[in-house]
Amino acid sequence: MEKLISLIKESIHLSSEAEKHILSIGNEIEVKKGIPLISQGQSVRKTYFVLDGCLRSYCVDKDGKEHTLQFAVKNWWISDFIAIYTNESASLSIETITNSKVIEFNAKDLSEIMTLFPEFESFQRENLERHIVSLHKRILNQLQLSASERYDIFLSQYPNIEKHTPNFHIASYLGITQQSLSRIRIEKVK
Amino acid sequence: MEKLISLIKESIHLSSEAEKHILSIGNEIEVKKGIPLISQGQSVRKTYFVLDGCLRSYCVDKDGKEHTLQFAVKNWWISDFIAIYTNESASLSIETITNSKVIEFNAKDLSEIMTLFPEFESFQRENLERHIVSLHKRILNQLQLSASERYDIFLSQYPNIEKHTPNFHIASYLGITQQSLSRIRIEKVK
DNA sequence: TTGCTTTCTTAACATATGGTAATTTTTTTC
DNA sequence: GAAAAAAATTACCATATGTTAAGAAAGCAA
Repeated sequence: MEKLISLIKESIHLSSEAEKHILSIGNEIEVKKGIPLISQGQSVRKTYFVLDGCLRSYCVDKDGKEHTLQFAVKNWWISDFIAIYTNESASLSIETITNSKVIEFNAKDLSEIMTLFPEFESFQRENLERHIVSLHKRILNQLQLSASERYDIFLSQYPNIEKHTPNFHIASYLGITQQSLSRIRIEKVK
Repeated sequence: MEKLISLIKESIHLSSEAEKHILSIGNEIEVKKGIPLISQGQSVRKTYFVLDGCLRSYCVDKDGKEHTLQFAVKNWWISDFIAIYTNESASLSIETITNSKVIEFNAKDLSEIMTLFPEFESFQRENLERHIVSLHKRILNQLQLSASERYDIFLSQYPNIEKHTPNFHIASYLGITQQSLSRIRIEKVK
């Protein structure tokens, strides 16, 4: 939990009451590989901060195919932000890909922080802005790059992730089938 | 400009000093169709609020192909948010698609508002959250839908926009060629 | 280790979309 | 309104990626 506190301190001044408050609303938990934390359709409102390990958020379409929206590794936040920001029920599922250690927050507690300790606004704003930048870049990549080029960028953005993450999850993030990814990987070796 | 003020007032209480300040940093301008406002590579830092008309942001890839990241119509904000939030030079271009009326802001002035009038933080946070939701939805659409389905959604999200917007811009937003979009449109008629 | 399950690869074929280029239609300009 | 420019359509062929199915490899559990 100290990890998160120190991350916040890099961005804003944190009073000791504010720090105490965060510690009181965050719940540090260890989760084994392959455990669902949020399931599509539910109305749970949790947000997770990753201390260790790897999680992903994904949706399942009408044909039962999975599409990975986000991978989260150390020091990243993950949740169903569509559900949280629109107050709808979960359109995504979230699960651990490896054994992980996360801090679990109620999204409501997190947004109340901003009322209780307004200095958090600018910390949160930085997070949201970074998030938007990464989403814009991902969309631009999807528009202009081939699957093979997107895979290269994926590998550079998430070094080491492929050691623990099944290829079919990576494929579902890139927007291709695992068979296509397999072909691409073989091409690279040559 | 009153339009923007009343929009802000829907979200937060706006003191008269704050209102005066906004009026002083915003510059209402009319721009004819097809005029570039920001060009890829430049270091200009403007953000536009659309009062009337339609604009788009796009990038040009190494083969000279254009890829539309965003369309902005009445009451939307548009800029090169990658450049603004990362302090890099513009990776996007922005141009008017129709004759438009916009309010031009220096991005720096906009972010200073938050320091001068902290009540703006929550207004801005709502904007950023909505933005993230729409980007997440767009990525999910791109991952799981066919070009034809994405076109249907586009038409429902931007009703009337196709009256003024060339199809090849819509195609470049959907991630397909204008020839493919033409085929899709013909299929629909049947 | 052995067997079971999951993941990855491979192959043959199908399909959506891209590339090029010519033609038609629409819009703009004078 | 006529000429010029821009956009949309159409056609033919190319290619990337999808589909289905089978087998190989790797990971997990007893």
